[in-house]
Amino acid sequence: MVEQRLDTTFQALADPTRRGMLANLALGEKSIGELAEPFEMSFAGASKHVKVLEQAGLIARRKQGRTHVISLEARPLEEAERWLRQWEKFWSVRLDRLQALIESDKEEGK
Amino acid sequence: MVEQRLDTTFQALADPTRRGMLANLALGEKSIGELAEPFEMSFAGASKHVKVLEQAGLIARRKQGRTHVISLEARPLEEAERWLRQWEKFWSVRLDRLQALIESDKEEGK
DNA sequence: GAATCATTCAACCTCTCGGTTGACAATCGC
DNA sequence: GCGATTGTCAACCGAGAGGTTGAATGATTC
Repeated sequence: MVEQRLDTTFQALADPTRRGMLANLALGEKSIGELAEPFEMSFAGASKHVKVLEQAGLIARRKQGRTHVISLEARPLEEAERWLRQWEKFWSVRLDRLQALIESDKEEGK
Repeated sequence: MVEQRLDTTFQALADPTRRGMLANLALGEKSIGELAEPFEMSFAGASKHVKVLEQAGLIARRKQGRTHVISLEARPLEEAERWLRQWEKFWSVRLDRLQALIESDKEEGK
């Protein structure tokens, strides 16, 4: 269950255009057109990216007249971060070991 | 630069088989065959996944006789986590707002 | 009601992905 | 040296990604 959510979340985050859109949305709500503009991309192209983000639950869409207003929905990111944080202890141990190595080299150098 | 690294890192993490392999490697070094086994997958298939992880810098490979010994190299994960952590304040605000909403509902219920 | 604007949909293209199979290369045990 | 083991490589396959274009839909404006 959670596994599959991670699939779609990480998949959505793997594209720089989509990460850019998220960054843009962090500054406030945007229309599809506004999201497309910085990337010199067709409307339809942007629309597809937005759909991917939507299906990953990373954004919410609200229709306002003829424009769609997109807003950030960061909750799934939290899940991804929790997953990544599992590894924190692992890599911190690694860095400690590296540090120790450096120290012992210094000792030898004396 | 960092952007492209995030691409390959997130891309590598988007596949459950590869996340499984990483989890397995957290328990200790493994050969390609040992990594393939839980997934009932051909050697060649596993070999490809390992290659993806290797190019993302998430693992290291050491040849020992005819077997390749794979070990975890978690550093790029740290970068991804840092990226995700940017959003932390954003979703925590959201949750606060939700909490506030719940509280105000309680008040009304009185 | 016609023209315009914001967006989606459908069709298409090219590339990449995840997987397989079969042939090859290196190493090990005997 | 021979056969088994461990792995890679190349070729292929079907499905999906990321992009385009052109037509269709639904408000908005005049």
